Amino acid sequence: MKRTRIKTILLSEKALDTVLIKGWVRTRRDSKAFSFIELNDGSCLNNIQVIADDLLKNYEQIKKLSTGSSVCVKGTMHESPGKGQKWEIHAIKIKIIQITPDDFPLQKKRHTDEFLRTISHLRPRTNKYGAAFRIRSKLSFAIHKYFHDLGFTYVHTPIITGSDCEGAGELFQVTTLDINNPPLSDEKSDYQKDFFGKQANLTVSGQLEGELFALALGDIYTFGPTFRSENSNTSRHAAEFWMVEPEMAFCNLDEDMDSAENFIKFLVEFAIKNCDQDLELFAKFVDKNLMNTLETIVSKKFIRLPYTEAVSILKQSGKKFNYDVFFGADLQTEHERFLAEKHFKQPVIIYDYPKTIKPFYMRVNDDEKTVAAMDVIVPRIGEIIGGSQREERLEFLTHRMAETGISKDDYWWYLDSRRYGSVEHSGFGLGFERLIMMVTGITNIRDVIPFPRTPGSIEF
RNA sequence: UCCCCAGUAGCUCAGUCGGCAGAGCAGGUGGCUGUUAACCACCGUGUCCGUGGUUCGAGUCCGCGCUGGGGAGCCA
Repeated sequence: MKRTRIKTILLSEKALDTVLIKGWVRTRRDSKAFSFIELNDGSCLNNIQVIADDLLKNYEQIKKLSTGSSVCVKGTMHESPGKGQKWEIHAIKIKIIQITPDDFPLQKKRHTDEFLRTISHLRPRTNKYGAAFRIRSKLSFAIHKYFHDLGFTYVHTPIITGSDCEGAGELFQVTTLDINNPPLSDEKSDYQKDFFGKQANLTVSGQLEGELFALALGDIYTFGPTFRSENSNTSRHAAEFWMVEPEMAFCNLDEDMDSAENFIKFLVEFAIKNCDQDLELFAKFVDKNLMNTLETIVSKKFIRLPYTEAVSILKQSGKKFNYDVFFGADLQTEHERFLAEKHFKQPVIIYDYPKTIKPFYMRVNDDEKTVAAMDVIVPRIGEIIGGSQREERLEFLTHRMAETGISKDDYWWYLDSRRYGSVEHSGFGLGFERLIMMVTGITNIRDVIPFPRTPGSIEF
């Protein structure tokens, strides 16, 4: 007999025939002549209540079922006379797969996120983390659905790269050389003897390769892991995280901002429609204001704010900031939070940044002072998307590379794309974990990724 | 990397002025009960993060270190 998922049972309109369910015991309560077992199999947030009668031949063993134990139950489905659930299972036979000893760290009470992080291998068995990771999965699917329905092509850009990609962050080196005894050339490691014949790193962004494919297939996106070895110790940074990077040919900054806004709105709406139960948990226990925030994101048009106007709003706010605001200064977290959380109280897209604070590939505007860059700032999370129209003019691009000290020789292939049929194009990057944080209200990035990698921490 | 805070039972935390180490939950035993964070009674639980110092005496005060958290920088 095939097992039925608990989700299927809980959602069914009428009682199914005899069912077989398998799962883990969340809690057990004994009554006079029977025992209530709350069983969860991860298919949904809710447990199913199993009634185990003392006539079952292994009832003495059943009474020893502790939180975390695994069982297989054959039983019949009945409307529950008790409060709190529609259906329950009257067990005909309970096969105990394994009884969990009492040192099982998860108890039927609330644990702190910090403690659960030390047992990342077990935390998906809790309500909150089960819900978070089901939402993560749903939103991954939503990303593919969004782009697929719009006719985008999914591109797998390389994980291992040979170029210090745009200096977007500190790099993890990939090597097969013996670090204790590397082959030397002029007293330095001889990378010609390394696996690829030159120094290699984990990718910090698939953008440059993504551009090459956009300039062939039109609209493309990447969705994969990204690695940065920055010594960042914050609730918003991880050394390994997932990023979505669409890239669109024949697309200018305005259209880029439109697609970023539509994209976020679609994802949030998708979560509201498809993660109702799991989302409810977060609205109830994690962030009481969550549904309001999400509704605002879906319904209100994002504010579009040129950088220079952002600067004057901040100057005129009369608020004292730790960092000075002036044209040419990068906006600090406190500035972004003020704009999104206090001033506008909704998502804001800031665009046309000074070129001095942005990378070489962003398109220089006619004023020659700013570039066609845009950041989407959302309340509580801060920057969730960073994007730009790309510099498609070869002379401007090579000029900017020289200015910012990027080697033309290393990027000959990137420059080729501006030499042969160059067209205007744009794209952006969305931090997937930050999206999950925004949608769930979870405040630490370590709690939205199954096994977080941060400085000094790579257990599991 | 910088600033701030914390580390005490399996978990969450209290511990006053430096003077015998505490509670709730979890666990065990018994009872009661179509229960649902079940309930009631009883029982056990310690490298007080490590290290050096001050002191008659340190969980408590001081130095150094480790780990965790919050904030900042860097960014997604």
